[in-house]
Amino acid sequence: MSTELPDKYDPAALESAVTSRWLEKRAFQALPDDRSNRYVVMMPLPNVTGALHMGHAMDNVMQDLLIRWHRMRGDNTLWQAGTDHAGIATQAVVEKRLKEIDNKTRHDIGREALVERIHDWADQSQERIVRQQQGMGTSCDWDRARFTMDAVCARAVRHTFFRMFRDGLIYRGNRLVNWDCALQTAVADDELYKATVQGKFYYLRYPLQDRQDGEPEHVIVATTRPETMLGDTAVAVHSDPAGAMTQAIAAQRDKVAGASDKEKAAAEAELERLLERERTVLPTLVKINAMARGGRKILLPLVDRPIPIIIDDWADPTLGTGCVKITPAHDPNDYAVWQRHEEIGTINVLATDGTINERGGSYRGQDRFDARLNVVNDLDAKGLLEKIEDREIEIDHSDRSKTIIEPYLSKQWFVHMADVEGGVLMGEGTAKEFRAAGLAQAALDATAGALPDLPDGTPRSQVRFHPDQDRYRKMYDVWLGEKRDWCISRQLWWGHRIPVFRGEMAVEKLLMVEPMLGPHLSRDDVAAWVTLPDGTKLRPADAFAHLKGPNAPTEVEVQICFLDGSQDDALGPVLAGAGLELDPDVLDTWFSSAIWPHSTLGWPDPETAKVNAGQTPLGSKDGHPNSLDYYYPGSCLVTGRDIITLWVVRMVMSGLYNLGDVPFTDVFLHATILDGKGVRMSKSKGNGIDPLDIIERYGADALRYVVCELQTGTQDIRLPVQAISPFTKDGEDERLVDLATAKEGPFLGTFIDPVAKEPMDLIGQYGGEGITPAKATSDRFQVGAAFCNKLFNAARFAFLNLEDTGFTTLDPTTLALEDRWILARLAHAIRTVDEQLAAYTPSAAIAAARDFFWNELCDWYLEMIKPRFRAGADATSKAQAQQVLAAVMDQTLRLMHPFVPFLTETLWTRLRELSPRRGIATEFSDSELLVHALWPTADAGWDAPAIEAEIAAMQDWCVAIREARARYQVAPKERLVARFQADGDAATALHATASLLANMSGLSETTIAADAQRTPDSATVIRGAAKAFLLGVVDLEAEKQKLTGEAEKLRGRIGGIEKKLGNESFVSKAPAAVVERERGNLEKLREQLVGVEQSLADLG
RNA sequence: ACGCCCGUAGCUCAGUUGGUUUAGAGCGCCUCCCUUACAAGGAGGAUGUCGGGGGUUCGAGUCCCUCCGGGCGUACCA
Repeated sequence: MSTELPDKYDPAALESAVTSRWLEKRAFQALPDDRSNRYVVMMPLPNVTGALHMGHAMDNVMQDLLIRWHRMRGDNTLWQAGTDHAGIATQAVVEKRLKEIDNKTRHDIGREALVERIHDWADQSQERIVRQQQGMGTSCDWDRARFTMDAVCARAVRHTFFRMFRDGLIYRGNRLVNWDCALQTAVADDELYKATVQGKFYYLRYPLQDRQDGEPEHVIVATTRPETMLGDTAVAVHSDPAGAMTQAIAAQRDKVAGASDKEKAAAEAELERLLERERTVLPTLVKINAMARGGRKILLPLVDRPIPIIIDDWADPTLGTGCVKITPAHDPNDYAVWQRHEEIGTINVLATDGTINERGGSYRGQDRFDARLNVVNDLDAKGLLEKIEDREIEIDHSDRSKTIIEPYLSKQWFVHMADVEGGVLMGEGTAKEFRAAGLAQAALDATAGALPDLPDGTPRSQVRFHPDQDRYRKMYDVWLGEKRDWCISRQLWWGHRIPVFRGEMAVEKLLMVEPMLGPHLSRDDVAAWVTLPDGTKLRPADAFAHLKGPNAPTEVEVQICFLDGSQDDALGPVLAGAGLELDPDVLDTWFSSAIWPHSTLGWPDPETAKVNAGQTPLGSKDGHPNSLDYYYPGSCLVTGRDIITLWVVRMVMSGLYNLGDVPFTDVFLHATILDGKGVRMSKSKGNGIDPLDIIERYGADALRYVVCELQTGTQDIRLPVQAISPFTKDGEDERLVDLATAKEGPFLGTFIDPVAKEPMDLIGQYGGEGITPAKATSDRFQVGAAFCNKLFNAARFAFLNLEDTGFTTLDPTTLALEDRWILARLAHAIRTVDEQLAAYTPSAAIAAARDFFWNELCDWYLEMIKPRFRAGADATSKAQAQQVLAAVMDQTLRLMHPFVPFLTETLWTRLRELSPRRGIATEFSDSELLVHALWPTADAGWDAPAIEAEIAAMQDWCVAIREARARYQVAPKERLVARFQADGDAATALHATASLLANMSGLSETTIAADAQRTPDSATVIRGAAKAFLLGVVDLEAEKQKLTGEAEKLRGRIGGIEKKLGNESFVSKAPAAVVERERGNLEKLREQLVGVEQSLADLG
């Protein structure tokens, strides 16, 4: 293949060629070997809901940066690729399409057909995701790509479930969950978002049952969801309304006293309100309290159900009406009340689709919002509606269906997070086995460094966060510290089915089947629980004993889980005969992604892991360990802040549980990408960008360069987005519309083109509404393209001069000044890049690489050596320049590779052809592909501080001379005669660098002497005690003005320091070194001022 | 309501444990230059009461308090 570089930088052509080479050569393949240094990154698996966006690009590039860096450092590097089935999100998307395209629901086509459709969708998404990732240069091992629903992952899911179930950590319970009425499933807290809706606050009158004299006619309660009254099981009042009121008033008085001027009015108003309540509401509450103690009841209207008035301090006398309706099945707080007063019971009045169920009497079948209106109207008709107030309500919505979430009491599966009596055995059966207080506690211990030492006495790994350990660990700890049980069941069809056969069984029947069932239940690979009506959970043996005893109940719940999935089919019919059915629900997606760091490596048994055809086997091979032993635990998880609670926590927990060790030791949290308005970027909002659009426009390297540059630390990043206007006419220039300032259009994700005054659709969803689609871009990426262009051209220049460059051993100290200088600067750059990557600050790393390359290599070194490549130049000098240039290019390409891999890989091929052997004192190692080349190390022999200082001084002169040239408008081509007035070190340095300086600042002739004189037409350039006179350029007045200005500045600075040094406290209290430095500065400035004044005097 | 983060040049961001006089970078802007690698380039230049106020200190963009503005998280909302 021709590796000759084209004239112009063309990222598209070059990148696709490089991608093909990498893939053909399986350049990213990871195989266990003898190396003990490993680097393992588990990609936070993108879900198959749709395409990747800018946030993924950030995540991918950050991982690739670390991966390529470590790979080049010689680590055995694994980057695990794959995708997540994302149960609810994917099913929601496919169901939505089903509805839109075929106008069918999932129930119309059935479970099997729906799952098949989702599989198709997932396949398409995966393909697109892989294309996007490969387009970005993502260097993960494609031969190990996994999917959370594939055979390898599925087996691990089952094993994990089985173990937790067997250990009693997974249980089925009747709990209040977040219910999505549209998708008809429980959803996690993480899948909710708050939205403010305009709602109403209804005050309802509940009549008393058998009202007695002196009692109020009604108990008034308030609610925003009146239809839930159908499920009320009590009304609560505070245990001591008067006391609570008095206390609240006292507290408010304190607040008023301590309030700032601004808060005062509000505080006083609140106090006034409380006092008013004390007069008007409290007496009633006191009465109701007494009635509650007397066991009086309410007759719940519409359903005519007597419900008790109970005493519970959840009812706050200062709020609402002071009394609270209690609906345990539909409100978290009421649920808590029920747990304190179990006798009141629960009544669930909602069906799974959000309509009122049979317990709602005549409202049955009505949607909850219709029922709300009807309930209110009916109450009103009966005179039971006190009043209605308008109120803004912040309410949970499902992120998946965008509908209002209902708190819903239902039977769900949970993972027990809190501590367990006797502890939890972690890493059972491994060499790292230990006992933890509970699952959540184990994960907390992992970040606290509080896990017990390994059996051999070495400390167990600890999880650390970067780049801000304290901040992120706190987020992790706070979330985990609640130890809230994790609801893992979803009423979906897409996902891992919960592998439990269960059912209510008559004890009589259970005992009858015992002879047949018993032997199975005692097997190691079968876990079973029998739950008594009082909630006691017993293992089969204990259960049978108990059920044969005197106090046996008549009915129990039986749950059975097989470790081996094939047993489901084998024994399913038998169990069905006994009345046990496989649970219809599926597991929360996070259950499978939580074990991703070890499921992908073949856990529980890599030797038998069923990978797909053509994939890397996970078992041991050629005497090398299996993938799990070799690659677990991993190194670093790279992700965004919001994932800490979703993933990091669960991965740590399940890694510890299954393997007794953390899945990774480091967590790198990168920034969130925001749009120009500071809003989190997402494709669904229309403020997002598809990485492939950027790649098409600017190239993948440009994308990567900018993304690295954006990652500065913990700071989120604003990336202003522009729409490419679809309304430009042929021949007209492309027009970009800034979306931060553009007016929004009629729908979410549409914007008005300010010139055409037409709406554009940035999310491609409003074709039906006739809105023109538009692509998004960001001109921030131009910077990256410019950088790549510069690198390309610098390499082109180098390559023009590197034909047949050889290698001979060179002593760096004997090289030309500029050669020694660039090597010294290179060593410095390598060290800085390394340090910054280690510190997880890519922007600082890339800035160091860029500064070296652009500001030193291009701006100075390449210019300085040009004369040595011209015809007639000294042959040895030329050869050395070539060898040094080749060596510097070699190291620079390596150093840049993790940032801009495509371009550097391309240039590397050409460099190797032109100069097959490269190095300075010793020859560098070589590698066909740059991906596999060794990372550069800063050679201490290249350091040359004295030379760096000399060149820095030369550059300082050069800039000053250029500035004078610019000021006097000397044409670039005009060479000037310069006389330097200098002695001592300044003169020595000038002598050493004179030819370089002449070359770089356009001097035809330089003389250096202590008594050099200016000519009347000279411009004067002053550096410290030395001066340069540039002959024949000056405008006397301008020169005077410039020198006067300079003198003024100097006097100002001198004055400042004199003042500082004149301050007795500064001199006595500041560190001696600081004072000394100031004195030195003062000395230098005074010297300089004398020089300037002298020059002014010379001008006359 | 509480907790965390942020507010530095027109824009996007650096600024390490307080200490080099006059606070940096990139983009944008102004002047000049198509110099044989690169106009996606080169040379030079301008631009900030570091959100406001107060305090600690010899010294504050950096530490403390307070207010204002923005983001995120958690809770509450009968």
